[in-house]
Amino acid sequence: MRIAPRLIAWQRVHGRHGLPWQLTRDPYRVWLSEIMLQQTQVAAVIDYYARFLKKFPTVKKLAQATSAEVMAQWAGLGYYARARNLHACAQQVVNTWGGSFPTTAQELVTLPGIGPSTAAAIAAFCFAERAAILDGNVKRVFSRHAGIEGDPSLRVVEQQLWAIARKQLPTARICEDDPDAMASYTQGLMDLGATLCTRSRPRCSECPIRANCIAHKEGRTDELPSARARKALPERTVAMLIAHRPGQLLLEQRPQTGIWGGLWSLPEFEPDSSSADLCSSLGLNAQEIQPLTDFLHVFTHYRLTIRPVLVRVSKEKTSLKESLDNRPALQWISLASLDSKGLPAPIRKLLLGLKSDEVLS
DNA sequence: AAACCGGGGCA
DNA sequence: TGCCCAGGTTT
Repeated sequence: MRIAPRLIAWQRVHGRHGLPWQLTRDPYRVWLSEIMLQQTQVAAVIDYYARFLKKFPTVKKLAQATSAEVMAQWAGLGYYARARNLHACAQQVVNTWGGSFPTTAQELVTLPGIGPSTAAAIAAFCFAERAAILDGNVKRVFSRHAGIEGDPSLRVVEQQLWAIARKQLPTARICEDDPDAMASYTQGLMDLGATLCTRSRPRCSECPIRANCIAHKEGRTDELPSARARKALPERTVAMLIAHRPGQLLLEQRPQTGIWGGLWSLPEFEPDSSSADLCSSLGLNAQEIQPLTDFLHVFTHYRLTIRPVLVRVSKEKTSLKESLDNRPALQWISLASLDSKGLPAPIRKLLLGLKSDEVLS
């Protein structure tokens, strides 16, 4: 069942109107709004859009600006890589397209920062091209309407959705009769996804295409689109040296950048390397080496297995300095001052366990 | 804290 | 060509 006629009619009555970028068919302005809207909600974009256009009224002005000027206008919007693409795109429009945006999706998609969906949106709004968009909102609309199972980010599923998006375009006949059909249809898809066919609590009772919506018919709007398969977190294993001598523990300050930047932690080493070799390379007089049970910590981006190796070091003063040209951040720390050091939470927890087991003294 | 996101970049 | 992710915000 075709949705285009109902969607077009619905958009004209219930869709969003009067937004600054809807009052023009200037591809520069439409392009700018599409890029900004990729990452930010309409309400936040409005002010940036106005300020940006005031500063850079034409694509030529934007192309001539310095990156610093562009970044300054973009500051606060986030996703700064896209501001760089924006600038590069403007320069490319000036340098290779004579200052006018190309007029087909096929050509638009060759510009930096413009992918298939954005290219189609610009072509549809500005040039009434029968080009299909497929952004996140539209994926949700079609997944539900056509009852498409599977994670929409999967190749096969996405291909199905693109096929549906093309199939549902207003017919050539409709577009001939109504020059605004593509603009209304494209805007309608976006508006439907943004205002009614929302991820949670969709307002199906107001939806113009609910009659043929499979998810609605089967009461499965909260199951479609299928949730992205939770990617198993990458796994890393590190060995950590718990070198102690009476009242003291050997810690190492981490580099300022990266995980636990600047915090004090246990010295790390390769999980498969020999603890005895490591101790001698550090000039530690190891009295006893005892591997402990693995300790798991889950980060946002990966699972870290810590393989602690407990090393009792003899009382006698051992000098770290000579062996430590490559690890200058190593330092003996008194157990009493541990609490005042910035220790990563999992390390603190690990050490606390040892303390309560009276392994450390 | 977890879900989500178009396009770029890279194998 | 196909997959992954950086870099953010929203729920």
